[in-house]
Amino acid sequence: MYLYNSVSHKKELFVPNHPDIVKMYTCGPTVYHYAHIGNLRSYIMEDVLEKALRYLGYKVKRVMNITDVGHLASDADTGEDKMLKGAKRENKTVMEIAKYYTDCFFEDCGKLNIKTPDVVEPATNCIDEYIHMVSTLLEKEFAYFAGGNVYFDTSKLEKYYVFNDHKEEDLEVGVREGVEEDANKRNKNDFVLWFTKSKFEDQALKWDSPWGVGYPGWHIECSCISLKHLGEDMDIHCGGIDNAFPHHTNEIAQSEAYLGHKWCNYWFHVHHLNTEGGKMSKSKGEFLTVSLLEKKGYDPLVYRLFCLQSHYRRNLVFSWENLDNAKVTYEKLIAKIATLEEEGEVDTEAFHALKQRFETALNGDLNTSLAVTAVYDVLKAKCSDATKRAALADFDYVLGLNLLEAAKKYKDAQPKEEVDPEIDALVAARTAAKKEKNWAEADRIRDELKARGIEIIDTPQGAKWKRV
RNA sequence: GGUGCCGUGGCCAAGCGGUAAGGCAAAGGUCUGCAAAACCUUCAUUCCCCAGUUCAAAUCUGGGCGGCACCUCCA
Repeated sequence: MYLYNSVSHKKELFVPNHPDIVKMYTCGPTVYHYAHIGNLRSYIMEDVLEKALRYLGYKVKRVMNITDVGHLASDADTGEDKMLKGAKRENKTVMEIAKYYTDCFFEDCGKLNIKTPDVVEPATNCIDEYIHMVSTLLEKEFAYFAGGNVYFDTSKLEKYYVFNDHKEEDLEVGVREGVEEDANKRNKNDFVLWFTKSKFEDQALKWDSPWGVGYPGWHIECSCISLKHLGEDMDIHCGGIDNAFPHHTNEIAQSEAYLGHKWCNYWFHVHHLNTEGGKMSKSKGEFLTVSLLEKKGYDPLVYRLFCLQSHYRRNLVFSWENLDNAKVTYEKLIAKIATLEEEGEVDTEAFHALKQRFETALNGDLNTSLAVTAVYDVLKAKCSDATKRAALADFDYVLGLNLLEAAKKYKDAQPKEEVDPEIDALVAARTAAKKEKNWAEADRIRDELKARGIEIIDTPQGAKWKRV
C-alpha cells in the first residue's frame, strides 16, 4: 500500500516496523462539546485507513486518546479552560461533561460506522506517565523549569520543524488575537510540558507533581498514551492537518528526545471540511452535528459516502446542496443493489477481478473516490448477481456504507403482496376510473392515498402500492 | 510576513507524460392520460492563466493569478 507521508511530502510504500502488526495512533477529541461533522471527517477517513489495512491482510492495533484535561479556551482570551467552560455552560462538573461528550462522540461514530479503536484512553488516566516523561526530559536536559512551569527546550534538537521548513524568526507569535508571548520561554517555540502557573485561577483539574500542583501540557498526552499502549515505536500517527504544527511537531520532539530514537514512521493527516466561508468551526455558522443531519432527514451514512467520494488530502466543501447530491447517490445506489437476486453461484474468477480494482484503489494512497467507483463497476459487471453481492459485501467491510443491509431494508419497503381490502379497493377504483378516462377521479384517489402515506406505482403488470 | 496544500464540465470528483473514469444534475427518447419510478441515449477538442521541456503535458519546469490551512483552541 502506498501512503502519503507528511514528513517526506511524498507517497511512500507502507512497510510496518513489525511484519505481524501495524501500530496506529489517532488524536482523539476534546470532549467539551459535540463533535461537528468536520471533526468527524477525520475519524471517518482514519477508520477507512484502519479497515483498509485490515482488509489488505494486516493486523492492526489502534489507540486513541480522549482529551478530558482542559486546555486554553478558543474564543478570545477569556482565560477560561475549555472543559470548564463546557461545565459552566451546562451546570455540570468537568468529569460529567467529559463523560457525557465522550459517550456522544462514540454514539456519533457508531452512526457513521466508525469502529471504536482497540484502546481508548482518557488523558486524565495517565498523569503518572506524564510526570515520568517530564522528569526524564528534565534529567536529559531537554526541558527546563521557569516561572513555575516546565518547558521543552526546542533548541536542543537538531531538527525541530519536521513537517515544514519554518524558520523560527519568521514565525509570528500572536497571529491570533488573545495570544500573548510567554516571557518564560527561552526559544520562541518552546512549549509547556507541565503547568503550575495557570493563567486561569479556576483551572478545574489539578494534580500533584514534583514541580507543584498543576496539570499537563497539551502535547504530552498523545506521546505518553501511545508509548503506554504501543511501545517505543509506531507505524502510523493520524490526525487533522491542523495538528501537524505545532501539536504533532511537539509530540515528535518530546517523544524522540525521551526515547533517544526514531518514534513514528508515517504521518497521516486528513484535510479539512470547509464551509463555503472557510474552515468549519463550532462557533461560526451552523453547528453541524450528526444529530442535526438526522433531524434534517439525512442518514448519517450519506455523510460518510460524501466523505468517501472525495480524497482525504483534499479540502472538501460542505454545503447542503452537496450533501443532497450524496443523498440521491446513496439512495439510487441502494435501490440498484436491491434489484440483485440473492440466489445463485459466486463466480470466483469474476469476484477476484472486481476485488482487484477495489484493492488497487485502496493501495493508491487510500483513493476512496476510486473505491466508490469500483462499486459501480461491480453493478455494471457481466457476472452473476451472487458474485456482485459477494463483492459488495467484501468492499463494504472498508466502505462501511451498509450496502447490503440498506438494500434489504429498501426491498422490504417495496410494494409487496400486502393485503388491505380498503386500500386494494381504492386502487381498483382508480384503475377503473382510469379505464373510463376519468382522470380527475383517478388523480383524486391517488392524492387521497398519498395523504394517507400510500404511494401508487404503475407498472406494466398493473398498479401496486406501498406505504411511504 | 513565513510555511504548506490545492485550482479538471452546472455541482462533487478520478487521472500524476500517451491523447479527459465515475456519481449527481440537465436534455432527448421508451413507457404513461398526466406524473413518479425504471431503462436507453446525449452531455469537457479540453483540464485557472502565460511561457518552457518533450514526438507527446491536465500530468514535468518556471512565472503569474485565485482559494484554503498552519504559525501556542482546533479534526
